[in-house]
Amino acid sequence: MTSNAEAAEILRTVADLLDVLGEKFKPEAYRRAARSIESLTEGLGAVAARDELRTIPGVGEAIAEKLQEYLKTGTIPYYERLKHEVPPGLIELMRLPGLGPKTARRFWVELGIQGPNELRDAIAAGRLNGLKGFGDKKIEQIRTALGVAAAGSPSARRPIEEAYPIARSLVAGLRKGADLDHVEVAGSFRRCRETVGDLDILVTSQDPTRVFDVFTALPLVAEVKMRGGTKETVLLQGGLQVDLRVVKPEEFGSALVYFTGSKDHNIRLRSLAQDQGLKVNEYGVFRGEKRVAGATEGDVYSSLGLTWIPPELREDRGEIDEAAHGKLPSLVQERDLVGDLHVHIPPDARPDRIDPLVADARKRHLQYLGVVVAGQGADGSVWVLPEPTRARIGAVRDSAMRLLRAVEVGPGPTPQPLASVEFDYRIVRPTSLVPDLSEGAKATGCGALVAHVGSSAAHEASALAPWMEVARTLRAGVEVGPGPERLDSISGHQARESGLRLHIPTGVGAPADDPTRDIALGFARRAAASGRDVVNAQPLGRLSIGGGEPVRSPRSRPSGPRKERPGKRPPA
DNA sequence: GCCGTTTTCGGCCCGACTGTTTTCAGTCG
Repeated sequence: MTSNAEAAEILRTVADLLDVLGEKFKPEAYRRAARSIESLTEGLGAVAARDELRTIPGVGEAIAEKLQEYLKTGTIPYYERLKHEVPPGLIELMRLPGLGPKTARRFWVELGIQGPNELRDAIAAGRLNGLKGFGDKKIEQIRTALGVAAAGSPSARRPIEEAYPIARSLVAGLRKGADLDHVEVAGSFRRCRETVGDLDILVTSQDPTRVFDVFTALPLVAEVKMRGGTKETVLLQGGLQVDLRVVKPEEFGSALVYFTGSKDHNIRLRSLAQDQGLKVNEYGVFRGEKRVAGATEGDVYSSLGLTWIPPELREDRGEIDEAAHGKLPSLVQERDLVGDLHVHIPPDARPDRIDPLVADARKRHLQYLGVVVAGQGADGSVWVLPEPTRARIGAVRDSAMRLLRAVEVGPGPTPQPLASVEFDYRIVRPTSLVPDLSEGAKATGCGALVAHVGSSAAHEASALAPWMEVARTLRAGVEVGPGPERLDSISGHQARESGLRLHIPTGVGAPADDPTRDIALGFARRAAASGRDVVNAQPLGRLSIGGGEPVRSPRSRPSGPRKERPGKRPPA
């Protein structure tokens, strides 16, 4: 079984091996290709089948050939050969913090060291003492790194929903303690990647020292790793690393561009600037000595002849060309969301639970709300909201708000105990490994609107394909957002490319600081979704549930059936 | 190894910080 993630990992290891061997530019070329492959929205096999491997950024003749080998055999002969040339322990060494390929290579060549254990022994035996470039501090730093590595590496990337409350708390703490003009969390957090490796916080202030002091004193901060004139790096309780940078107001835009990234986006911006005789760095855009932009992101992009690029798109997937030609998609925004078709309340909720929900929805300017009134748990057990609660949902008559009733079931026929429950549409929750479409939607005559797709293996196109097929057949929207039962942005991209629409949870009924809505919006935007691509950005009259008639709001006139895009009809 | 409205060879993003240095190499993001 081959996968994009595995292919990328092999290429990355090839890069490391070449690094240790002292190669100059090849390693970066392999890493570039690895990053591209990781951010593909489909399987390598599919790209190869179309003979389009070389259209992947950073993949040329040589790497394309190696990828073919990988797809055929599961490995790459060149990689196997390199592994025999370099002791495997060296890769571990160069991945230790503070060590790199140069140092690992020196240990190997000058001291015959082949891995962490031998390095530990060498330090204990004093063999590093007197080695050029290794003072006491350096040796101590290496000793620490070795100790941390032995204790396991806690610093893996973590899901963005874990980072959200942390980021909010840090920003609030900074604002409270220091006199700041701007604060922004940049990095992959701002691009709304599914996972973040660290947090990059950017502030403007006249008094960096004061900012660092305040920051260091925050309760979440466990340890200061590094502190310079403009930059401080800390470790939080729990091991998350945070970089805090203080810049001048006139530099804020360029710094924000620079630290929001991604790396490949930045590299492309810089080379674009070079072509125009300009230089871009975190301090601004310069023509010679003269600063031509820097205060805002808009200035920076426009000085390069580009329209402003939303952070979620800054991955070097063609967005810079699109910005140059004014062809960036118009991404879905918070204000586009006019409804929510997937709202849960507890299975034993009483009728008085409904009105506050409606009030909250109205506050968020929603026009309709789909409440799940009955469903199947993950274990197959069936639940139904108490009758008075269902009655209350049916009874709410509000000129500005329409309530809909959903049942949440598997892709097969509706289970018997739910057959008598009145509902408006189904939410399909995949309950078995392979969906059975033989009966599916037609069994009830009422199709589904929202597919509830588990994404544990979502990065693998092949694992997701059957569920996409279910959604296509049911003409269902698929839900994006954080958590294991929703699609991440890459899968959302796949969904969109197969003509499916997305559903974005709005967090209605959830606490105000619940990040689900923001993250889901971010994922949809990363998938380049516009309002048209989002089910719950459609007004009620345009909503067709289960491929049937549009839903009519109580006071609105009936509208015609929604026009289908060609080629998107479900199989007969 | 990749890549090109200055191309098929000759470049390859750029600056902060650290630790070792009397001017810089390595690492990191």
